[in-house]
Amino acid sequence: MTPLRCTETFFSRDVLEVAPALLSSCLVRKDENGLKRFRITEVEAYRGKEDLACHASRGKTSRTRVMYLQGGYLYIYLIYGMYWMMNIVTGRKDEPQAALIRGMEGISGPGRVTRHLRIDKSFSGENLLISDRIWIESGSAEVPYKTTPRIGIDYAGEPWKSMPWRFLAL
DNA sequence: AGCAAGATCGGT
DNA sequence: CCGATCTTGCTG
Repeated sequence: MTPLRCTETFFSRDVLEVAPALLSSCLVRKDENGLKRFRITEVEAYRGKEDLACHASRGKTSRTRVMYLQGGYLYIYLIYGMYWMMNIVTGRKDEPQAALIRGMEGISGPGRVTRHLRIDKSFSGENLLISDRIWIESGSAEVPYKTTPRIGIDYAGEPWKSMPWRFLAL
């Protein structure tokens, strides 16, 4: 079966459905050096304005504007002055959610993922349904996974810092 | 206009 | 464990 680019139907579901589905998907990056596919191995879900770990909990700003779009766009931001974080927007319009890509085959850590793929601010708002430089391809089979609390968000307090919204392929 | 904080990483 | 490094969002 040939790999197929994920469509709006895939991304517009709730982030808690899309996050594990991403673990059986591939991230495809095309640049002047050619096309490469990476199996996604680790993802975290950030879910709506209620979720105090989600940037949308502080309302819509110029940075988080893209998270309010329907699923299928990239939300990219800089953290600690030097690392780009790559998120896949999920859910319906005005339902701000995103899945942070924390690891791919052979690469662990969200900062390392974007450094390896050469992803920066210019990718924020990129439409994964039509982009010719980055997209997601669905996998054939479901992949077994485990969940843990999310990393680096203790400031969000309970219950958010304990929600098992980090998904790791086994 | 100034400032504090941050979904991390690499070196001690 | 700590420093790097700079955008963002909030305050004044």
